[in-house]
Amino acid sequence: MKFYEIFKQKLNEAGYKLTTQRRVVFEVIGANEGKHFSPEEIYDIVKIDHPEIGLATVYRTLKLFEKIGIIYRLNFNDGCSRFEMSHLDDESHRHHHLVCIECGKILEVKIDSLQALESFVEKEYSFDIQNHTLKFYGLCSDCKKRRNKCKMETTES
Amino acid sequence: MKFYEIFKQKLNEAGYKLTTQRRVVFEVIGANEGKHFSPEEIYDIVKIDHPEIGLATVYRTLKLFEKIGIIYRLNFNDGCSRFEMSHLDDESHRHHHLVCIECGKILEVKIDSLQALESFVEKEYSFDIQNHTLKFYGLCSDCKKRRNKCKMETTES
DNA sequence: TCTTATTTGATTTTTATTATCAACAAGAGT
DNA sequence: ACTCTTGTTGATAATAAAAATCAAATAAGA
Ligand SMILES: [Zn+2]
Ligand SMILES: [Zn+2]
Ligand SMILES: [Zn+2]
Ligand SMILES: [Zn+2]
Repeated sequence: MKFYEIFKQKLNEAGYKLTTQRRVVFEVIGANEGKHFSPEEIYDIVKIDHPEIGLATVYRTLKLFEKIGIIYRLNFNDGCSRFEMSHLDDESHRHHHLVCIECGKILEVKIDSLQALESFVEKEYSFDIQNHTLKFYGLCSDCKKRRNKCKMETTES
Repeated sequence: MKFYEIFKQKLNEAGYKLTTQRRVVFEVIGANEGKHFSPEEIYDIVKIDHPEIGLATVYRTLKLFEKIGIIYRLNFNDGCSRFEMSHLDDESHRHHHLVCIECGKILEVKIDSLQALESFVEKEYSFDIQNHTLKFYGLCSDCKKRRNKCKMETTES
């Protein structure tokens, strides 16, 4: 897997050692594309094969990975940070998130067409944009259906 | 001021009483348009004229205001929530934020042209969008200048 | 292998936020 | 204006995510 080589290189470039703990955390995040795990959730998975690894190490490792650009820290206002792999080989495919305000489900939007807006902002505010986050809040298709069903049940009589 | 009337109405509609504490917190946020205060910062300002008001009340009030749509909760990954008034009379003027990754300064972007993108997402993902947040991370003009100056000083010899 | 600076696990500490609960006060009705 | 009722508050304790501490362990270069 190419990701792993890039990971090792990034660690090395930044002057950090490749430890078992760091490899394991990397693998857990890498094997769960599309998920948005909290430190505790990552810890629970790590523990299965490596019960000797401590929670503090997971927190430390996530912070380090974020610093050297291996993962992104996400915030969905649920009381903890959540993480996902950054696309190590192709930064241009950054995706965004749909957050359902009813069931909390998080969907990923695989487009990123903010070029025009970014250009405008860079000129207008003299601000050098290096990254962005975009979240849409609303109702997922399931919750939309459920709401309609409830509405029908109340009106039918 | 019209905002205050809308505030009272929203409280009433949701079945909450208008207390001195709620009025004072509302006034502090309303008098600081463009700022993004943390609960502690709001508490410090509230204390000046109303030392009897407690921190727990400030937290409770902010949570309540968020629930009934009077304020927005913002997250800049600095360890606490930050708040700003929602535009009570005109929701269409939602703004976004430029976060400087060097000095931490936060600028506001007074445009919101995501209509095309929103329409696409709504259709493609069958997701009913009700709100969104957009943040740009990068270098503000000051930090850009400072970096260039440093670069010049190192190269001149 | 040896050396050394880095990293780790266990634990404690910090700090933002929430829960608790008796005292209090807003607002409706009289 | 006077109750009465129920929502609200202040002080404090409790909770929980994240960071700090530090002796012991270990990766990686010589
Ligand atoms: Zn949903
Ligand atoms: Zn994602
Ligand atoms: Zn700056
Ligand atoms: Zn703002």
